[in-house]
Amino acid sequence: MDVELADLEAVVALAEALHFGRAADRLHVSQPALSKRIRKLEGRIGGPLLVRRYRDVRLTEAGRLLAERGRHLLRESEATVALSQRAARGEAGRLRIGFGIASILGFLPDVLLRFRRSHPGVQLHLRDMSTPEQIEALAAREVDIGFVRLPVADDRLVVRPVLDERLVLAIGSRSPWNARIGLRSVAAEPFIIIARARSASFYDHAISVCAATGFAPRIVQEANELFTVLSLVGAGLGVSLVPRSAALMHPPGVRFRELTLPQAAWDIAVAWHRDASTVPLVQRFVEMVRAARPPSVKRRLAAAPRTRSVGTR
Amino acid sequence: MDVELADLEAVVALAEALHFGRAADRLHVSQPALSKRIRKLEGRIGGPLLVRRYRDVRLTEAGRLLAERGRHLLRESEATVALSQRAARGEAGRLRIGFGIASILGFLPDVLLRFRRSHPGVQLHLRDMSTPEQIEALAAREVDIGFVRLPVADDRLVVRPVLDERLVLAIGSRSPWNARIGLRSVAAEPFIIIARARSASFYDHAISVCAATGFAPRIVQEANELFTVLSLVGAGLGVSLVPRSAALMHPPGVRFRELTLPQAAWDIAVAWHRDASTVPLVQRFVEMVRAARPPSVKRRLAAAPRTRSVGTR
DNA sequence: GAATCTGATAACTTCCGGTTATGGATGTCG
DNA sequence: CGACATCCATAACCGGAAGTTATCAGATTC
Repeated sequence: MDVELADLEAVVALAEALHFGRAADRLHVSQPALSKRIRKLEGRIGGPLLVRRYRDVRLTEAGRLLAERGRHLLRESEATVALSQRAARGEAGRLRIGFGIASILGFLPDVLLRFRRSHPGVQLHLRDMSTPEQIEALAAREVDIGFVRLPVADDRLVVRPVLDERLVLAIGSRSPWNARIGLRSVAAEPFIIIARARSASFYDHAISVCAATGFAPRIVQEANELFTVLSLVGAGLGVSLVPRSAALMHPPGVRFRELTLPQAAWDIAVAWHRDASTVPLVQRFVEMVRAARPPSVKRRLAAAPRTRSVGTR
Repeated sequence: MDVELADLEAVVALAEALHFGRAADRLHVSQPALSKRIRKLEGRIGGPLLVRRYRDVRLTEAGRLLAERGRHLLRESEATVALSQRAARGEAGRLRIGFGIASILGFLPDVLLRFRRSHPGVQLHLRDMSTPEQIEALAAREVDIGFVRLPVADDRLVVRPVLDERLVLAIGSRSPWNARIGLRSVAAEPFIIIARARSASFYDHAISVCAATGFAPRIVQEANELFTVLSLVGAGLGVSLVPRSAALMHPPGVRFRELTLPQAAWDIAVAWHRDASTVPLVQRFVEMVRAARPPSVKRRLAAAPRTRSVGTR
């Protein structure tokens, strides 16, 4: 039907001026140009948009409706273009972020908060996914950024380590405690663990760390949230293996103990699609993640109040 | 900024095909034309809308947003044009109708119902106004159609009589009743009347009819609705003067009596602005009013069940 | 390296939408 | 009542935006 925004602008200007000469001025065209445009538009609409009489131009119903809704359409289209322009500058748009159980506890919330502040026009979509799921989703461009567990070998992706996460032992503070206590010494204790359905890779990793130490844990309880696991440990129901940054939650009645075992490593990296390296939003987000890379978690733990003294009783 | 609907169409087509050649086909233009259009548009947006690689065209965030909201805008604009076209054919739009207390009772509801059925796209705006208010509003084009009391002398308007309404006497059925009873014989009765605030012209008219008969009514009660007036009459609280078509409501316990007095006339006409004679909606509505002009109210009353026998006790 | 796919570029053309000049209908005013 | 003013329509003309066809160039496949 070939009605263009310029036509709507013409009708709107005319609806406001009700005068071809003045409306034409406002549109920065000559009066005959406006007349011709309107006449052509009237042909497409199939009837007059205005009745012209000497010193008395007024809208018909067709013209009134076109002007009324045209005004709205013009505003909308202008806003759309502006939005697209902001997106081109990396100030608007959508950023889909995958993350796993370990990254959520650490610095991610902080980074998200700061990114949202500095990019208020950007929608952040967060999806809780395992590392293999993230790799697939990144490759398929279903997410833009991932927080994956190393090692990752996929040459479609760019991967940059950001956090030296590890598994640590969590023990209730009523348990016997001394500097020498290790994973082997709690082999016989009841074991609490995150549910496998919640994070298969974490679950399997914890089991394999036990296996490397030479025992199979006696699992008495699974929980869907890390916070629940820690509460159960704090209540003295058993021991657990958790990501080191869980200590940042300062769960009452829980002590943490580093594992020397190399298998306890759980290094986190930020990853994105190779082709997305020039996408402004991805660049900006990754910059922010790497700039915000926290001081080593070990140091942060040392600076935190000692959890040991915060018993439940 | 000069982004046109054709540009949005191009982006939308490209977003769906993700292939310049096929998208160009869909738009019925050659591939270079589409490429040029997009390149130009990218200049206005200030960044790429698509990344082109061999056999792999995909949208950027700017492009995705433009296509997504563009789709919506295109639908809207198409609907707007369609609406305007229907308005040009008299199938859509707005019709503002003024009416007074007398016309609302008669055939107006019926006409409105039928008009709404035959013109489902037309919004009817009804405004309750006195005849002088209607004349002003019609002249100022604040309403499109009026139902006014004759005579009207205003050469800006076209006026066509549609209804020979009159005032009739309403008496409670318990009152003494015989064929000879007239307005003069109830001069001493308590008088109920529509509130002057509700319809000054009707009130004044009723008073002047009494004056012409040679008495001033002893008003004991005013009411804002005709229905209330009739209920009070039916309950035996007094007599009243009402428009003849009020009898069509068949209020219980009320009898009606024609007045021979010429001053009791209250002729209703449909009126519109002289310049609006060619407006499709006005034409159609007036046609329908005049075609639907009811058989004389007198005859309709005769056909109705006798109200006399429907007493309250 | 030949063939194919696909978007970009170049050269040319068409015609839409602009311009200026003027006409003609309808008021106003001396 | 005739001269003048207002204001939209029409006519004639013009330039450039956007289309066309032909061709190029990079990527990939075999």
